[in-house]
Amino acid sequence: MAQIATTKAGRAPLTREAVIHAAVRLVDQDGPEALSMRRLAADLGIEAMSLYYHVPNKAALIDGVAETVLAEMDISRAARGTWEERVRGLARAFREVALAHPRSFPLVLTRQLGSAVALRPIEAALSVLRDAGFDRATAVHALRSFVAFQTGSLMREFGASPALSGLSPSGVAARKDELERSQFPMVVEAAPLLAVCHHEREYEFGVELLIVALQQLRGRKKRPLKR
Amino acid sequence: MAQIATTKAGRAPLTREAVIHAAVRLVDQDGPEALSMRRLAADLGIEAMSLYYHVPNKAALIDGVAETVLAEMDISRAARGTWEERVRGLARAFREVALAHPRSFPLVLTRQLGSAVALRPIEAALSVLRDAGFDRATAVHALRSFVAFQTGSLMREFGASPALSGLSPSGVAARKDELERSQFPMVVEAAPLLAVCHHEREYEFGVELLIVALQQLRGRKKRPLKR
DNA sequence: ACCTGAACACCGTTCAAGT
DNA sequence: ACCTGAACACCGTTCAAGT
Repeated sequence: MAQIATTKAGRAPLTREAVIHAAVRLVDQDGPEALSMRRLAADLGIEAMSLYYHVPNKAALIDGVAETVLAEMDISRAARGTWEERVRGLARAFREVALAHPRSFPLVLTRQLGSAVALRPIEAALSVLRDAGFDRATAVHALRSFVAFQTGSLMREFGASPALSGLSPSGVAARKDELERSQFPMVVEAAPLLAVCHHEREYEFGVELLIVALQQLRGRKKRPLKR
Repeated sequence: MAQIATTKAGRAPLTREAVIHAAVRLVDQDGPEALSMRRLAADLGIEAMSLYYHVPNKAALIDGVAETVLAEMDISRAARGTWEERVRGLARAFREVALAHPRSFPLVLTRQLGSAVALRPIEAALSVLRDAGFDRATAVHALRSFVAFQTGSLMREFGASPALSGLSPSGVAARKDELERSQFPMVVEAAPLLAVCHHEREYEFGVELLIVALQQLRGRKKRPLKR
């Protein structure tokens, strides 16, 4: 009878996709620092060296994880509505992938992805901005500003967190003693606000800031941003 | 004759500061991936285990590197001028530290720093925004948007580069074959622009966007950002 | 075609011990 | 007070070899 080829061990032979999906599961569960060739191989019931048959090295494996996660982004949310609504839709779609993969998402943010899966959201964003009436160059600059803002925001929220921000409650409110505080009156004044970070609200605040700025840009039509 | 105490090896005993400075030099020269306890010890002419007398573990060492680099930021550039000029001054001061330490700066961007050295630029930024007339909450939100944008921008420029952007010349212009391109007409149209990224200009473009948005916010005085 | 064993050159960290 | 040797439990990767 016709049957899928099996290995001596009695399981279907591995594919690149199966390897990468196992890696996504591993990182989603235990974080990026837990991803090692040896641990991943153990999860798959093979030896570490066998992975090199399916993947050239660890870097390529990580790129595969990042691409698999990013591929889940729901681009369709940028399809309808005013250009402002479409921009918000894209921004939220990006953050929702992050929420679905909080442990893996830092890999999306720190890898330079060149494949089609990375081009898809770029295509969507450029469509929105061009439809809004921005010229090619402005659309690209605006896109890069959005990407930078989103990258920084989601890094703060999900991973390798950026400096100068998201000071945890223990960070400012509790940990600093009074003497040190007196050196930073503004920080002391804002301490209760700095101590908590409502990530979704901060994200949406920033997105609205950028949208307001683009509305201004559009108003001034041909005139460039003042230096 | 009075003399500084020396070790059997004939050098002055190490301090935490000397260890961290050596680490900064190491990372500035060979990048963060080259920083290992064993390599750093070798640079210092001691054994790896001796480092643990001065520093509790590698994470603390890296935090020390990040803080040392960030401490170089020239806050004084936010002291004079209109609030817009002061915001630009701070943004440039931050990027200039990055330019001075291109290999080390990703560590500043990916570590959560809680010490006074991290509070100094926050204090400066809050001063500018409060002087500009923003209330406490708005100042904190605006600061977080700026930090997110700067983090993402400088990650793209100097390190672990974010997805969806900075597609290198080889990334879009050259590497994609024609067939794949036709799936992404906007990307094809903008390919020459996507292929190059003038980091300083992109950074300043984004800073101006955020400033324009804040000017709008100030104009609408008491009215909140529309959702 | 797919997988493995042995080996190489690394890691961070602990701990008891040296001076 | 400051440093070390030996050891433990890991890494990624190569390469010749197995089925």
